[in-house]
Amino acid sequence: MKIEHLSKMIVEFYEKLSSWEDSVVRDSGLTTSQAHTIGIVGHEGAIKMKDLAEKIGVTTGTLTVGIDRLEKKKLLERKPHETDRRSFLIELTKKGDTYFKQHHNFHIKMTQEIVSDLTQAEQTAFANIIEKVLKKI
Amino acid sequence: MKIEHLSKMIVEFYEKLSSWEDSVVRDSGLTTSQAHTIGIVGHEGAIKMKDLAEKIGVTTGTLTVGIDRLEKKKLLERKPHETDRRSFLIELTKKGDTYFKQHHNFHIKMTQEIVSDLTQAEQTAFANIIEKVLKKI
DNA sequence: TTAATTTAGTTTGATCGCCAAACTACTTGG
DNA sequence: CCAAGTAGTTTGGCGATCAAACTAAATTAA
Repeated sequence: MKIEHLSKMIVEFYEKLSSWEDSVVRDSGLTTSQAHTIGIVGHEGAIKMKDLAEKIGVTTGTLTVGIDRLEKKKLLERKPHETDRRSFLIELTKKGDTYFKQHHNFHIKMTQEIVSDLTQAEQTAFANIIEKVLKKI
Repeated sequence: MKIEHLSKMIVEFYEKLSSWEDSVVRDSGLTTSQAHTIGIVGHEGAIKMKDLAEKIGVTTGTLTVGIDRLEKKKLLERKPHETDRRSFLIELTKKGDTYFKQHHNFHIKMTQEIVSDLTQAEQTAFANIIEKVLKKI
């Protein structure tokens, strides 16, 4: 197995997914950053600003303005933290949850598209290999 | 094969690559957008603004300012087009080419890391499956 | 050939994403 | 109770991006 070839495949695959995701997100009226935030909150459920910023990989300053915008769009909201008055819990609104579910559906559709030419055996092998890779990295 | 599971694997794999690439690029002192531009010019060789903008997926207006910045950093340069005086060819400088080669090396290293726990047979299967997928999408 | 149209690239004004650093309000540990 | 630490906000600055208006050059049509 030539590593160069495998590298090329992975990079091309990555770039294809990237432009796919980008165009779908843009069409939905959000930025990729906003969709990413919705995605994390959707997966995690109620989450503190601090933890969310860490998950996304931005500073809390950056997150503050990002959450401001998403709140203005009624996609999520700040809820006061029960025991720590400095803190907020970020939660999806109904609208945000709908967006999240739609985007999840898109991923399923995309996956179906991706594997549609693979045999059942290849699909299983693909999943198993990626799973193994993910454990490593 | 449950498509949900495969979708989850692909998404997680994508996100892992994404944050990996991002952190490496940031450490190098460029933005991801700049690194992407360098990558394309490195692969394509001399290329017109118009075509480059299309490849990247931005407007020519966006590209103009992006190329201004990369030119200021001495990573690439505008060369006059031989036959069309409206047009420019964008080319990497020596410094830009060095960056490009380093980044290519990073991809190789990353790939080695990714597949390091896979058997030879799995590595080959992985490459073949992605190749098949890429032909489809 | 001249005039009209199209094309390549630039400029401008606006919004968003991002960081670092200063700041406010609250919590915690001594 | 007070000093130190923590959660989140604000601000100033830069980069990415778009749409739309603009310039200069090439192409097409008359």
